[in-house]
Amino acid sequence: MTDTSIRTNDHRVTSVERESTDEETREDETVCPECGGDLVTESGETVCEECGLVVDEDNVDRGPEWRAFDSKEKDEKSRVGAPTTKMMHDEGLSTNIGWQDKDAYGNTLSSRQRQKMQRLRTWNERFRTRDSQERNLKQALGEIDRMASALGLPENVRETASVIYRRALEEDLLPGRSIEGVATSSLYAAARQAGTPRSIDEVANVSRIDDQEFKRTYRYVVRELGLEVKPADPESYVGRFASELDISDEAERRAHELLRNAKDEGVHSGKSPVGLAAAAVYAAPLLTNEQITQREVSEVADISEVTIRNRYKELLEADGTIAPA
DNA sequence: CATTCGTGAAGACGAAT
DNA sequence: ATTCGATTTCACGAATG
Repeated sequence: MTDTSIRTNDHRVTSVERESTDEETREDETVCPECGGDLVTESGETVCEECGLVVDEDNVDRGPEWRAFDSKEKDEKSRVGAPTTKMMHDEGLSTNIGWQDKDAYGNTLSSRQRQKMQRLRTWNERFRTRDSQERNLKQALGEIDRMASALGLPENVRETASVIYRRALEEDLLPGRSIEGVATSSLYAAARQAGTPRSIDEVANVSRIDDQEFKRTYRYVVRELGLEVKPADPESYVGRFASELDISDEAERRAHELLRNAKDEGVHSGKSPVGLAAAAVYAAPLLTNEQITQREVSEVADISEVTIRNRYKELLEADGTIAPA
């Protein structure tokens, strides 16, 4: 966009105070059927110079007119406003002012007008960056809300997440990262800080970005913001797994015990907390003579059976109590 | 037959040159 | 940016009930 007009998102182009106002706009020279005045074609309309009669509006609104098949499409294809694009940080909704000191027709501007344009550019830039940040924030918060409810996370977690996101925004962490990624990371971090963690996989599933980018962005955000996120406590997963598997309260209690003992023995170090929790949820029912398979647990915890095997043996060992002989 | 258990190769992650 | 060590996962087969 190196042309020199002030261009708004749709197709109207407003020329900036031309110095010479005659001649060259008149292309389709005919006579007005109404008053006999000269006709001028401009911006797709043929208008009578005398009486203002619009003779031909051929080009008006070549904007989108498609059928929308669902509400998402409706948003994208609506005729109100131009289609937005994800390619630009503000989705193409802001105003751009060209850098050359020419008007819309390529004529050079007078020095007074050059100064005027300069001021316009300055202010436009200020507004553009400010409200692009706000738009950014708005979108991110919407995403956080969506994901939080998909994950069944309480209100306070969402608030923490938005605080984290705001900080990321202030620290200029966004350039080069996707909004979605940072939003997802904020939510994940918030959930852990609030003691209601969700696993990486769970979060990634409701997010629009893939695992790998999510993890990368998350590490980046944590490092840059110096967030203190302690390793998740395996016990915080137990309740959820237990209820999904319908195991007895007694068994659930044993699972917590197993994890506490394991913690004292320092069995975890670099082990996946989810894995530990899954192992405990598998091991506990065995101690209370309940029927449960490794496969069931691995399904709900999203942990491989192998890992459950390895962990639950360690758990029983650390516990000192002996497995069912 | 289903479930559990063990193994080795392969991938992913964090830390450190 | 690469390399290393530990962990997890996958695929398989064997043992157990």
